[in-house]
This record gives sequence, structure tokens and C-alpha cells, in this order.
Amino acid sequence: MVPELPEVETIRRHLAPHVEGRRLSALGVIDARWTLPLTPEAVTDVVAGRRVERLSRRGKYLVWELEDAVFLIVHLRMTGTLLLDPTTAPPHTRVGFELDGGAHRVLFVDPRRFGTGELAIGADAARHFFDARLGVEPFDPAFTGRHLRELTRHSRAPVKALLLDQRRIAGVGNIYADEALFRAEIHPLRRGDRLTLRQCERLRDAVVASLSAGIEAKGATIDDFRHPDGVQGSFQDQFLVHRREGRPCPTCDRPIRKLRAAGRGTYVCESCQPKPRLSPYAAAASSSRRPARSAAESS
DNA sequence: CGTCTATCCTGTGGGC
DNA sequence: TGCCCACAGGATAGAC
Repeated sequence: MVPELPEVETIRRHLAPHVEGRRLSALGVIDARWTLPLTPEAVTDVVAGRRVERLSRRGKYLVWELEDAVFLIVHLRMTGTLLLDPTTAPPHTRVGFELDGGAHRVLFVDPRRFGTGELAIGADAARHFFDARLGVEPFDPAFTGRHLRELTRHSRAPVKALLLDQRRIAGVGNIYADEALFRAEIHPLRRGDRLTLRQCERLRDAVVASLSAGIEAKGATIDDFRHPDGVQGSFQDQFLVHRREGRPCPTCDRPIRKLRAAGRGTYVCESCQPKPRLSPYAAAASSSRRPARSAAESS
């Protein structure tokens, strides 16, 4: 399952007590792609030997805060995970974090190799890194319905695309966007600028509620990418609509449908989440594409 | 500037 | 049964 805010937060909580206060004695970068555009040496030279002051999270980033304001900023992307003291290194191990001279270790395992490790030296560099990429943290008190309204009211893009835009809201991905839109009874293709303040308030509450439920369940885990030494979440058992095509809506029992929004597989109850009348995007998509595709599109 | 599309990558599963 | 290829998607560069 693709790690989003709740999955990254779960990993952070799992690892933090075991790494904070210890020394990152070595960093073994097996896959040089991980540190691009820097070389592995450029990163390992800076971080090796430094104490871990804190393991923190910002959006979907996991941050190793090292002494002397050195920040190793990790993104798991699609299939990355971090394993604590695994008995053996699984296939697709890309990076090894060695703690206290090898007494403990954390492995970064990532079959698809999209994951990244980036370096920020100095508090200003770290702040700049995040400011350039991330918007409001969903659990920040500043994230209100009114704030969400400001983030959406000037955009004609579908609301799902806005939820997925990390520069507006940090940490929401495909799963939690679907779940939140269902809870708020808003169709994912509804235009941002057509949302009422009341809808924005419902959606804010739904985003927070979905992410909270995800964290409570220790995130979502998919069978394919779980490892014995990793965290096993159960949130996939509580999905209301995500990946539940054809199954009954928990509210009205009508079948959940799959469609495409913001280029992603998207699950909705079109009875509880009323379809926008004439989204320019939906209209353009159905008229500009060959008619034969529209039937295949929904599977 | 705002929005959309292609790209990176590899395991999975649908189709034949 | 086994092979092939489309598909999945977070972030970002580039297109329009």
C-alpha cells in the first residue's frame, strides 16, 4: 500500500524510540539512485557518526534530525518501507541505517526504487526544502474549513486533485482523499471553486477524521509489500469506498463505482456523492476521446 | 500561472 | 499452464 501520512506517522512512532538518542554510525547506500542528484558518498560523509536527535515527520516525509542541524529527509514514495532490526535483509533492500556501531539497524526496502533520501544542512535549508514543497499540515490548528476554502476557491481543478496537491495540504494521498470525500459526501470531480464554505468545513473534518482513523489503525498494509519486521496496519479493513468497486456503499448499499480523477483510480458512491452536473473536465474528456474508450475507462 | 501529461520503476494480474 | 503486457501511482519536469 502506498504510504501516506498515517503510514509514515506509524513508521515514525514505531522507529522513534529505537533511534532517537543513538548514533547513526554508518549509512550504507546500496542503490545510488536513492541519493540523486547527490552521490551516496556526499550524503554518507555528512551523516555518518552523527547522533539522531529526533525522528520527525512532515507531510509524507520522514526526517532524521541529526546533530548540528543536519537533516536526512526520506520519502517512501510508492513501495518504500523501513524495517527495524530485521533478521535478514529482504530483497530490494536499498539503504541500511546502522546505529550504535551496528547494534541496531534500520533497512530501507523499496521494490520500485522511487524512494528518495535528501540532505538539508542547516535549519534554514530544511525550512526552505519543506516550504517549497508542502502546504499546511492537516493536524495543524491552522487547517480549518475556512483555510481549505481559500485553498480551493480559486481553482477550477477537480477537488480530488486539490486534496492530492502536497503544496496545498501535506500528506493526503489517493486512499485518504477517497475516504475523506466520501465522508464529506463530495464528488471527487467537483470543481474546487464550486465548493461552498459548508462543504469545505465538512471536507476538512473528513480529512482529519480519515487520517486519524488511519493512524489509529496503524495505517494500511497490502499483502504484497508487508515484511515480518515492518509495521502491520489494519486500516485496509476499514476502507469505506477505496478499492471497494462493486461492493455496497456503507451508507446506502448502492454499488461503489470506480472512475478516474486527477489521473488516479478513484472510488465513489455516486448516490451519496452527487455527480457534478457538467464538469468541464468530464465533458472535455468524454467528447475529445474516442467514444469506444468511455466504457473501458470505468474498469 | 494553472492545469494536464509523461516519466521514473518493477511486481502483479488479466487476458488469451 | 504459461507468457505477455497493461496497469498501479507520488512527485516532478515539461508541455500547452
